[in-house]
Amino acid sequence: MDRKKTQGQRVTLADVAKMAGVSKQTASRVVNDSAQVTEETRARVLKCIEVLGFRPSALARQLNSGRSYTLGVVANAEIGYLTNGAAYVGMVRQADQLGYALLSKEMREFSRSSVDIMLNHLIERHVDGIIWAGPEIGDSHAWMNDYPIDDLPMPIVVINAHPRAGVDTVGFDNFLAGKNATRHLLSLQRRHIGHISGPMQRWVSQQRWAGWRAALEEAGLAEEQSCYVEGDWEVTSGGPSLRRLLDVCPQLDAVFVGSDRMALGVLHEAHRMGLRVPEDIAVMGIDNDPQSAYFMPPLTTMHQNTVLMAEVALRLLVRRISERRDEPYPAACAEAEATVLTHELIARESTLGKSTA
Amino acid sequence: MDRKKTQGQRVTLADVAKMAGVSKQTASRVVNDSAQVTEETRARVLKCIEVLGFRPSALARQLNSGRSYTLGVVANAEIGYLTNGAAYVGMVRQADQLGYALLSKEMREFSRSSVDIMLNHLIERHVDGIIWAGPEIGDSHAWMNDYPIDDLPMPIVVINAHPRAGVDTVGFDNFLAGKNATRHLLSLQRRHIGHISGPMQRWVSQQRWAGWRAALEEAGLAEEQSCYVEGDWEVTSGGPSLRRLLDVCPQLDAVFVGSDRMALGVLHEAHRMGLRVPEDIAVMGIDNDPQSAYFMPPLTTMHQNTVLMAEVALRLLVRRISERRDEPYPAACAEAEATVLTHELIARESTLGKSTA
DNA sequence: CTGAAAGCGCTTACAG
DNA sequence: CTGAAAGCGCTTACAG
Repeated sequence: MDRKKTQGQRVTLADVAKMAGVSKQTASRVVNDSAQVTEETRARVLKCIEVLGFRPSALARQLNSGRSYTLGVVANAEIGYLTNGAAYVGMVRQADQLGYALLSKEMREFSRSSVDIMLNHLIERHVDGIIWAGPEIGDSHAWMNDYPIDDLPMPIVVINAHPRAGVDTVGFDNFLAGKNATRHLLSLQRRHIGHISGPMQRWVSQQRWAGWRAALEEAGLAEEQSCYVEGDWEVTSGGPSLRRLLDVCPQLDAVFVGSDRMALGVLHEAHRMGLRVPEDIAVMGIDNDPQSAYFMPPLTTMHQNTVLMAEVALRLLVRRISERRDEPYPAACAEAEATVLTHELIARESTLGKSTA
Repeated sequence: MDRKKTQGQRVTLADVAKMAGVSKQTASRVVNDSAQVTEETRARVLKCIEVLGFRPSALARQLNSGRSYTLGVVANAEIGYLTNGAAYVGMVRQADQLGYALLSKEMREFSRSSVDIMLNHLIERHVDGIIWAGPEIGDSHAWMNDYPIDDLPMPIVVINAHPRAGVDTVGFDNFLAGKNATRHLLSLQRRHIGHISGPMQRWVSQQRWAGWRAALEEAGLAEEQSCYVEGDWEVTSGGPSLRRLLDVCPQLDAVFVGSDRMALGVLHEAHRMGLRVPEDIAVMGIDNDPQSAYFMPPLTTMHQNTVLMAEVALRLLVRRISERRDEPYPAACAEAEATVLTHELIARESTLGKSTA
């Protein structure tokens, strides 16, 4: 199939045209399946394309069409972000289905100048749209409030961040997730329910924490709101956090942990301390990692479908792209916008005990 | 800073030139920090760039230079591939440092035509180089044997695959990893050492399996080579695999499990069956997931630094790109090529018992 | 059905 | 130090 070019020189449309004895745009028409070509000419051109091993240059094409069919993804690539990169997989897959490629960029710092650099990068590369998937840490997303986002040459969709006027966001209601998690523990007659949060500069952590507080308040247990320590979302911080929590709150009989990974550390430490789960202390996490069902005991947790979130965000973005250009968007993108996705309680032995195993 | 263009029209170099009253290539010189410009002119042009909010088009630039500063990554984005996507993070990061962006593509099928489609995609998009990170499944990589890889317009580096003549590969010696894992169990006086492999169409699984067999043979225990079942690398297959293994091999006193995830399933099932780990059965995995240290008991495993693998592969690729163009390559890429990376035994309670805890 | 012209936004020689 | 010309590889109107 592929004919080698001695010099690694690119085979161009002009080469094909010359060989086929037609003009460039006739060749172009064949490449683009335009109807206006004799079957005979078409066949000849196709033959030349094959013989020469011609591949159209997306670059040149993009330069004319003003469209790159590339989406930029800005992420803070911390290990384990968005549940083991599953969300990223969802994006790649959905992008592929919609005919787009993904350009990955990492951001490690969130100053205004870093944001500018990142946006410039993506604009220079003519991405058709942007998925902003960096976690909201401190005021990392503050620039969106005053930056003229609408003046960007392309639409942008933000993942799992504080909703902002004029910004498309897709994510979960982490407040409600935290609240429902705590309600589950309350429903099991626990009354001293502590919380180990993720890093508190993070919006997601704050939301879950606030949900926990709200549930306690709702149950008339506001005084328990002091049963709280901050972790870092990693498995290593689970054990130490549990110990600190027991210092603060010796009567602890349940704990809502801000991630399944930390919950594993908690289970491990509880075991070492001789605490029985759930008899002495009920433990629940949030994430529903695939492994959580195999912890000892299996972990009760809140499931958030991050893959779906990624797909929804991507479809919304592609839809916005089409809208800006007054083009019809793909049917797949016409689905209702679910900008706030729902979670699901996965109840297992770490709160229910063996009876239901 | 950024001046809005009413129509979303791109600000071009021509706009800047006109406003500054200079020619396009003088403006170009300023943008590219070329020396040959009066300080005065430079200042004027820079002012116009800022006022107009000009951003150079990477597309147009690439079209001339024949260089896109983009690397294609072909992956089979299965969940958990390359330990939680950590390898991908390594690539993004290293690419960024070397001034490249990453274009992600997923491959789910490995027929020759799929390969062609993928390569064409990447060639069309003018990537400067390719990281082939799809797992080697069956004959998924067979095309590399006869395909004129050298005739591709860009270099390619293959990750964790069977070495092939004329192909740059970066990966681990999984045979040796399997062998050393088994040796560890042998050193603990275990004599009935079973193996639960990953999917056997996969080259990596085959290698680890072969390493296990070699170690048994070396110890004069070739008859134990029947103590083997095939898993699928996921946590769900650990328990069922252990049961099947005990059917085949009732005297089992140790098991080398092909992934930490499956090992978790094994620990869970052993616990349910009343088997003590490691007294009744020693368990070891391979991967060294961050969580493995917190399993009950903590899991002995083989560590493979997939992040390093990704970085090494990327640097090698960038080096090859430079070599093809007879350009000096970045200092970072001059490091010795470590195409076969080493693993490390992480010994924990699941084989050693409590004494060392 | 097919082609000559102009242009996408920039850069690389070549002049001055 | 600066500019007019040609070109990267393709496409979009406009003619015929």
